[in-house]
Amino acid sequence: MVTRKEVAELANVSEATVSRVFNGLGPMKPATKERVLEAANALGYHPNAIAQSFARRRSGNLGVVLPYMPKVHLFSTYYFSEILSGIGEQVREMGYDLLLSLLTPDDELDYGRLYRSQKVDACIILGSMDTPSQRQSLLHLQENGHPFCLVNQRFEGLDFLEVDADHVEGSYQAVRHLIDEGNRQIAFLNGSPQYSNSRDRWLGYQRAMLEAGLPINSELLLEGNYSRKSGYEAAAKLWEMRGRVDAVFAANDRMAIGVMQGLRERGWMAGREFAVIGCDDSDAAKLSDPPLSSIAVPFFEMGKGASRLVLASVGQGVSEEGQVQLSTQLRIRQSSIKRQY
Amino acid sequence: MVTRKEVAELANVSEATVSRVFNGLGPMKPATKERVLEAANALGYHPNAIAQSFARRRSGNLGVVLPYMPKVHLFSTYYFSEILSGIGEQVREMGYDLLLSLLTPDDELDYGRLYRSQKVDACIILGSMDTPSQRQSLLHLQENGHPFCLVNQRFEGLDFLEVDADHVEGSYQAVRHLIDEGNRQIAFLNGSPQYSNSRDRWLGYQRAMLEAGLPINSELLLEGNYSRKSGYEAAAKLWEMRGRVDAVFAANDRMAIGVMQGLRERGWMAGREFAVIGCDDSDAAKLSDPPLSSIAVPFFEMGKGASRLVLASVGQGVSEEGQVQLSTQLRIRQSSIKRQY
DNA sequence: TTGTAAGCGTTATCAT
DNA sequence: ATGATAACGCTTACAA
Repeated sequence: MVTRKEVAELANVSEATVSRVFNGLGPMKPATKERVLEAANALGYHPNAIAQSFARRRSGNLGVVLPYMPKVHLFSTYYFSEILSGIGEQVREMGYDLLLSLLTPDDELDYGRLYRSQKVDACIILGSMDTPSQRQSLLHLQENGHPFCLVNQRFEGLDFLEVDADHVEGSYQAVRHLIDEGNRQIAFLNGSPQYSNSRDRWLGYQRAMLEAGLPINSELLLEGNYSRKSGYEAAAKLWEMRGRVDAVFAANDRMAIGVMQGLRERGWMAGREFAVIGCDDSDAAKLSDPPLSSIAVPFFEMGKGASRLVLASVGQGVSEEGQVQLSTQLRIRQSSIKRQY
Repeated sequence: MVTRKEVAELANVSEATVSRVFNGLGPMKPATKERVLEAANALGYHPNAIAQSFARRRSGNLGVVLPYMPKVHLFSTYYFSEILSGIGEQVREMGYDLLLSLLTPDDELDYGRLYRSQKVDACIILGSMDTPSQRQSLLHLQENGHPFCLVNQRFEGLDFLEVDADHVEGSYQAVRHLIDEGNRQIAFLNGSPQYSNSRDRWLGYQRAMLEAGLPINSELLLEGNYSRKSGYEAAAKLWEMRGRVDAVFAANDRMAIGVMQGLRERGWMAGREFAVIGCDDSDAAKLSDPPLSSIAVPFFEMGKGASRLVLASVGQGVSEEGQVQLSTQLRIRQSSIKRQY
């Protein structure tokens, strides 16, 4: 390995000068700089990032914490994929590297490992839920001065860095759209209320229904776990209620597709006997038959924003507001438009 | 930050002894160990990973290099997602961390950055193509002693670490299945021949056709870029050839779904007027309508295998054969079974 | 069984 | 504008 020392010797300068050249510091005679650069080039010198981290007491790594999800190959979901891509783009612009951390059930409580080992300067935490134990863990991080940012999750009453989407408005628009299309009995297949976005969607649903003078019927409220299977199972319940339900709003696309598949097996087709709209506007929405209407959530941008935010808090880049909310968008396709066939 | 020094003082031992305790080295009086552990605990000591890397001259990081793909949000594909999950699982078992590197067009040539900066001990390179310039880059890495492993790509004539799937056999089985179902004129929508798996599939296709005494008709060979759109476009060509084609084998699921969508718009339904089979057995295969027959490729296991292989080459774990090939599996669903409706 | 001390390749501070 | 040098927190001979 070529070290600074060798470069210094070849260039006939001190090691400190070599450092200054590579860090662009201090005033410097152009000729000296030139000599150093030439020497470095001749020797094939590249600064050792580990040594730099060691001396700077900064790793230059941004941690990305991914939740433990049993039986799910984590990255296989549009959600995480998009966010991760966004993080990647931002991070590289800021000269940081990405350190991935896949949680196991054991270290659920122990978000701190990466920080304590100093492998990361800050983290982005994905897929966190609002449970007492997670609140506790995050509070600990905050108390210990470990900077982090949450994506797509808010913790009411706590002051964390958060990048979220406007799920209330998105949900409102989805339900509003279904109502505009002439539906009155609108089922809502939501996710766990431990996700703030589920609670937000529920608010949006209520707002749209009430605004249209429609009743909130608790029979029409179902809960799934974001899997296609849970949507498929919900279809069975919806089928039981046929005659008392004419549309479904699902909290993600996979469940919406599961619903469509389940009802199709019983002869009901989305866009004909009933209307369906999902959330995320994932690839699957375009792949499904009929194409699925959906609420587009800017996951990619959310990943970028979270990176910017949390790195700013560590002194990189310009600082911003601690809580960010991006807007969603309604994408109408065939599944929510009832046509005559 | 609590350092080893403080622990040593509190435990009344030398710093070296503290290190030995934490690295489980050398013989040691249990009482001493006990005292050190207690002191560490009392102070909340955790070894500094950066300092360890620095002293060991090993980062403890495995780099994952992802290709540059314009206009594609990289992780949004089943392919990369699965492999990455597999890598993650293996890496954590071996106490390594994962450093992600998203290539830009500029550093296409410069695979070496991560190594030179010493941020990683080895890399897994995903999505590489067999072009002269990439061969060159990889050869350079090898010459410079930078360990790496390729996934799902072979470079004939070169001796790299590679974990691949048996695409010849997978393709053979797919086409064989189509033939068994009574199809004779089988179109093949392949990917770029710069991917070894495309060449492999082509071999499997030929083998199945020849074995069944069927002609290889070059008109039936199409090339796409793995996007749904390219499948959709291929559908137009296939439609032109109607009467001279009764089945399609596509090199991935997304293209297969694009084909189904394109032909459905013209009134042809997969599993009725024609048969379709894809590759990857991604989620989309189950989400599509009709469900898509596909060749399952063990991407997750391939990621695990590549991690094991390349870390072994760096002296972690037990070493293995340099070239690994895992088997694929035929998954028959409705799209390839023509039924009477 | 434990201590001593020489690295490791930088950064950053203080001189000059 | 440049050089000397003390950290930085650990690993790892070597000594005792």
